[in-house]
Amino acid sequence: MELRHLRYFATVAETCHFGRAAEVLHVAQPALSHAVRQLEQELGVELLARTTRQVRVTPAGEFFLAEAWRVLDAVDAGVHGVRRIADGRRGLVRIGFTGTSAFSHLPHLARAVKQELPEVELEIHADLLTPAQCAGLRAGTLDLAVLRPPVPGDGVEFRVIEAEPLVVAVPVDHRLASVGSVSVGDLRGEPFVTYAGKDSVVNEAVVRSCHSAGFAPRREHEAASTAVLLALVAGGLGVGVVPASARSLPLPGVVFRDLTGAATVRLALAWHREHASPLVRAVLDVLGDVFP
Amino acid sequence: MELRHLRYFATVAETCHFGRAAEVLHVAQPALSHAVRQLEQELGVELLARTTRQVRVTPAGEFFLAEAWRVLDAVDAGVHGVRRIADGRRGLVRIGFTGTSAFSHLPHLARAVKQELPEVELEIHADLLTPAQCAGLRAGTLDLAVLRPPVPGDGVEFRVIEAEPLVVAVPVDHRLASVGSVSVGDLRGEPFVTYAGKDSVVNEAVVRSCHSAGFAPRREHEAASTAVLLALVAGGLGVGVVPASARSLPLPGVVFRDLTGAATVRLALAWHREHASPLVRAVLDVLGDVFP
DNA sequence: TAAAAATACTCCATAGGTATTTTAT
DNA sequence: ATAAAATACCTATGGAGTATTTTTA
Repeated sequence: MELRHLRYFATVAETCHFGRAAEVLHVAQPALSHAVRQLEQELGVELLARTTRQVRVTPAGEFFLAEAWRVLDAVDAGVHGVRRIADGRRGLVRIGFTGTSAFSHLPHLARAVKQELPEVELEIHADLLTPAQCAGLRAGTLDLAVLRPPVPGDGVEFRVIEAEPLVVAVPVDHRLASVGSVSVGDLRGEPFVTYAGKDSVVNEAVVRSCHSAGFAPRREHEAASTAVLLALVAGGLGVGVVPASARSLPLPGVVFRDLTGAATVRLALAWHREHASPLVRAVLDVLGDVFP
Repeated sequence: MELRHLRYFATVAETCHFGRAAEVLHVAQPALSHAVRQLEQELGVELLARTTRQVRVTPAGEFFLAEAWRVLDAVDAGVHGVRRIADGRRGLVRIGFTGTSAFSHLPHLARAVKQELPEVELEIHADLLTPAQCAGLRAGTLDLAVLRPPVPGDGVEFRVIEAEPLVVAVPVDHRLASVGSVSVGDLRGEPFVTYAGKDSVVNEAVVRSCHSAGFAPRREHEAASTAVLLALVAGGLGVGVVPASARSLPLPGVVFRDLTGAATVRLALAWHREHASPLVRAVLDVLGDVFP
């Protein structure tokens, strides 16, 4: 049995007329007679009760007609679906977010994708560090990443979407919580809560800013995520210098202050050249409008 | 696109190996390569990413594989379903019941069919008179009928399944409601509530019984169904002589009494010779065991 | 270098066409 | 008498086979 048999049978059954069905299908009438008879023989069931003057659909034929349409519709759905997947209008995109960027950028990003590519599903991997995200892009477990450049140059490409200033987070009862304006120099001697790992881009910017102000920061505690870092600040274990987007994560006991004289850290949208499917390209196009 | 393409693609995608898939399908390997490529060209989508050393299913291919199985499974289901319909193991059977027989016989009948032919659906048409049922059988709007013979001899065949005595229904406060035993003669002079129409088989039996007892019944009111007839009896408008199976329809205010000297009326299972499909035959076989 | 997919080419099975017959209204 | 399905027969497309080449792990 082939789809041809189903298409032919369905058309004849709908019209109850071999001649007209043949016209619709652009084949000759004997071809139809032959194909339908072939189908009936394979099934061992009479689907159409026909005299030379009229064609009736048998009860079995009625059932099989419904099944035939189910099959033909499923084929159509499959064809359209697979084409939408192939041209990037449908599918699953796994996006990684570094540190605080999930809180500040995910909402706009998700909304834009939902709007422009309603059939695209997003899988969010939040709170990953930049190196882990690069590894994910390379391994193919991530399709896109919001991270902080630079990145190792092995196939990972990126586009800077924002340069955000660093701000300082202090406990509410800290002396800097209420003074007029805070500069990096004011942090001299303070215990610092920093991100874990020495390849943190934010850490590096913090150290660089302090050196410019003429001192080296005292790293007292380390946190693997911004949420934990801020919790330690709230606990009074030190001050934290974090990207401004951390303000999207308000925490009782923590006050954010602008920090004059600090470096800025860039945020970028990254992907892997090899694994950039049409779907990833489509999402990148949409995000190009969100983050011009 | 033909089912062949789906079968071939599905097998290759499952095994990720053209050679082994070819063995499974009992075709040569180049035939597979050709068919899959044909499918991909028609879709305009790469379903399998292949080097000469390994075959991977693309994301689009993954989706289409699922759709292909849906289609192939739907085809299988259609084939099996239509065969079950053709050999009478599945389908819709419309059964008519005359007067009271629905209440007394339908439960056993439905239970037996459900047990032996679980895929057969019953459509019950209750409270039809025998002539209406014969008309239904002839017109093809009924497949089976539980009715009271005789029937006109134009293709309708039947098998007697029961000969039931007539009983008398009287109001609770009636003089006959509590005497030892009631005979037809005791009904002399009583107003009768009868079935409507003059070709009612029960009516005929009642009149015959009264004549044997030496009087003609006084028909005071007529009812189109047993339920209505009994309601009139309950209302004190007269006595009703009905088949014993009417006892399955208890009604407050009505008392049933055995009736000595009355005729019996037969109940039969009827069908039309022309419209007796394998399905109807199968149901008849089952009911042959229920009503031997 | 060897396993496996693609390519080249051939053949015949069969889908589909034309002409004609059969049949029921 | 006629419309419409079935039958008979023919043609040619293309599905599938064999032999060979190409490719990459």
